[in-house]
Amino acid sequence: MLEFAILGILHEAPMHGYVLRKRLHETLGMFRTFSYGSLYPTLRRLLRAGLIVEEAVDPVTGWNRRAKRVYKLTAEGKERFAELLADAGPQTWDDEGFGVHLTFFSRTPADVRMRILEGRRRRVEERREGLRAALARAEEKIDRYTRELHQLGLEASEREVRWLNELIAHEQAEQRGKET
Amino acid sequence: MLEFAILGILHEAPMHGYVLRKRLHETLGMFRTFSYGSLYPTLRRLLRAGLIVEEAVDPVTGWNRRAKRVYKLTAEGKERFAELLADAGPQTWDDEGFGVHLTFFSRTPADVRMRILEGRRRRVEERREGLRAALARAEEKIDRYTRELHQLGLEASEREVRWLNELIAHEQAEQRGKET
DNA sequence: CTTCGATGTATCGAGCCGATATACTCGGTC
DNA sequence: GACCGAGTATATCGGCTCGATACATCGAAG
Repeated sequence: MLEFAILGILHEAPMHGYVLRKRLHETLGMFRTFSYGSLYPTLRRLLRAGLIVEEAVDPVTGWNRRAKRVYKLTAEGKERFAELLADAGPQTWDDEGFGVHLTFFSRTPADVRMRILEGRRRRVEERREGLRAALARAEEKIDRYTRELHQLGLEASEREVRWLNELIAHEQAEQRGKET
Repeated sequence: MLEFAILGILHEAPMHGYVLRKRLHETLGMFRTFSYGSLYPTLRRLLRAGLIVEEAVDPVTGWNRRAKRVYKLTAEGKERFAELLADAGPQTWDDEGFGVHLTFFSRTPADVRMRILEGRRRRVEERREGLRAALARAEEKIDRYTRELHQLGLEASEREVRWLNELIAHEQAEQRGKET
């Protein structure tokens, strides 16, 4: 997840970890936030894997022990990002994963976009059915608060399914447009 | 989170880890699920802390190395649960935490309920404003898909704020009813 | 009589978080 | 010219959680 996001953002330009985190926050902040406690370890993992390199490390001035590093995408990194873009696995169907992947949707191949949207729809439909079942099953027994929350969740699921249907229809129309 | 949920469920009856996980899933499944990979380590932590005890460990039959354990709440465990119930910190405002806490709302003191609902409202309002700002800021620049998702999220936030307002009003009415 | 699904306990590696520590730089202010 | 707060920047630590995996029993269906 974080690896995918880092690789995606670094396509813009090489940057400091700090700036990267800010861009991450600006771009994905509404779906997901990442802390430094995961960012820096992940950057080192990507370095080891050769997906990014350190460029223009500022010399250590005085007795400052921490050099300022600029991270830059490598060819392997771009390749890896393309692979991740083409992946429509289950991690792209949950709330956060879907949000993050959707952020890079304009760079995602049309067929993968479709598989992600359909996977997400299946996921949300399952949740919707689960909530319907829970509401039908209980009626009397369960807590008033829980029932209210289930009701709210059910409406949200129904709306999202409608939203997804529209998006999917739109994608299909676009596909047909290109074919002719 | 898991500690809170375990303690809450174990109020029903002592049970096996396996059964506990099932009850957890039935009760909270719509907001949050927990894997065995977190359940068993957490149970051992609670054992060490004296919040639960092993009761009626089935004898190891044959060359079965794994005994069946029944976990039971202790007085300290009940106390701890009461403490957690009375906590209205930020972890009760996010999606999952709110869902879990709401599950035990009928056992939560009225003033704590109110603080949780208000905290949650503040949280959702912040998200709503963030989404509004994002939609206003961009309009042209940002990705079509992101904009659509922001729009969906904005509507969901608005609905949830309304939902919370109704719940809060209801709680207040109930309070006034009891006072007189 | 075997296989399959449910019951049941458990570990491992890895990702991620929140809190915390450490420094430098630049603008303003007293 | 000393001081301070906010922003820039890197980094670690302990702890929680997940998904995958492994092991083992038991009843029922075939």
